[in-house]
Amino acid sequence: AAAADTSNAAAPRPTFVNAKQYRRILKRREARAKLEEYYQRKQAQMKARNDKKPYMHESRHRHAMKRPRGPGGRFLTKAELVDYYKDHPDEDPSRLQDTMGSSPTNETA
Amino acid sequence: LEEMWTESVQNISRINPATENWKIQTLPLARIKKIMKSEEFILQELEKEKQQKAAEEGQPVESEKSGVKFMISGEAPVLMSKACELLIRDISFRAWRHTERNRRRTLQRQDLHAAVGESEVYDFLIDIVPRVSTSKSATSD
Amino acid sequence: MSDLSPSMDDSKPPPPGDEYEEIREQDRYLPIANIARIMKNTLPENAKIAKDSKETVQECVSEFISFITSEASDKCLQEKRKTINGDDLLWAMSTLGFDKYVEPLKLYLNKYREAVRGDKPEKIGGGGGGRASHMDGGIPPS
DNA sequence: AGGGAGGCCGGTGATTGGCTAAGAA
DNA sequence: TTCTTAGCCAATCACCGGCCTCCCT
Repeated sequence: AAAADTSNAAAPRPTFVNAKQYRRILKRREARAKLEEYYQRKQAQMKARNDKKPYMHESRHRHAMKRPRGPGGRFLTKAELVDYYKDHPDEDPSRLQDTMGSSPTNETA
Repeated sequence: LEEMWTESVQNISRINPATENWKIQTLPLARIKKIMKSEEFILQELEKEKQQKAAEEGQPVESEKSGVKFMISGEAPVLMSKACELLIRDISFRAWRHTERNRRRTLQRQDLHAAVGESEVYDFLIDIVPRVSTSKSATSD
Repeated sequence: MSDLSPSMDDSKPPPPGDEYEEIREQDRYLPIANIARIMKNTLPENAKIAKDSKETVQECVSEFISFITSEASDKCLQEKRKTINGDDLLWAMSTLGFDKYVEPLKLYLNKYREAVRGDKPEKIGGGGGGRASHMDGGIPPS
């Protein structure tokens, strides 16, 4: 007795669902359709949902691309980074700027 | 499967309200609240459209409240967060049984489809996760 | 330094004059890392999870939230209340057939309420320290 | 008087890609 | 067997939670 029809025109055979959820499922369908319409209006075209960006944030993408990686493609561990910066001192963020009268004091041991 | 649920209940039972750290391992409450509020946004858009349609047909624009804003109590996202966790655990576990049945080690989309299809509790996902094949039976709950 | 920005970022949404309500794409779903973590903790140690499985669960969770909230908000509207509380959500879940969820969550809710009650600085008699007022970014009145 | 919206702020964990073993097919 | 793909690593920064005040009931 727990069955109700939610089929739209596309379904040749009716689909039966939980009777407790039937009405709410229909309401949610309406709501989602409305939301999608809203998104299309907001994003102009949205290229029919096909322009899936591989990432969400440009800055985080650049960050990931810039980070030093080991031979296995992994991000370097802290220890590995120490060695890496020995060979690439220009990329060391800790000595990013010494334009002014930088005193070449030995850093914290 | 039942073990998973009893384990979840036991984990909740073990909580001591005084000492429990309520911020650990919870989904971001702010994000949950945003999703809940987006429901309200839909409601407003729907009603706006309804009023427009009524106005175009020359109907007397009987004034329902324009601002149908509802509010979300502070405890609601917390409760919802736990509910989501239970949902994820239940669906994942059900799906994993299908993964094992097919002798795989990677849980993939079709397993979720099968899991959702096996219980009518998840009928509400019918548009998100298309119904598995053409079959009716199997309500194993 | 000539590299500057590699490309002009056209992802700035310039409002054409129309009022823009904001619901961003990323706000529709919970963070995928959190979803994946919960799945991982549920499954056996050696289990792997396909990427689109995570994304699917992510969508399911968002639909779940909206599904429950929709039912609860209808009830509140009907009863002419403006605030959805925990009991409304539990009622909605029960109505929609999530019977297995209700009892554990009732327990959870009660524990949470107890914790909040206990955490709050009790209002003991007397007291009365004025709180310093501090406006945000605004400039204090001259 | 209670409690939620909304805004600001500071701390922080989600986001993120190259390589390769794991495993789907 | 061949070929697809998920886990692995951790630093930045968008976002979350915890405050505040204001407002409605």
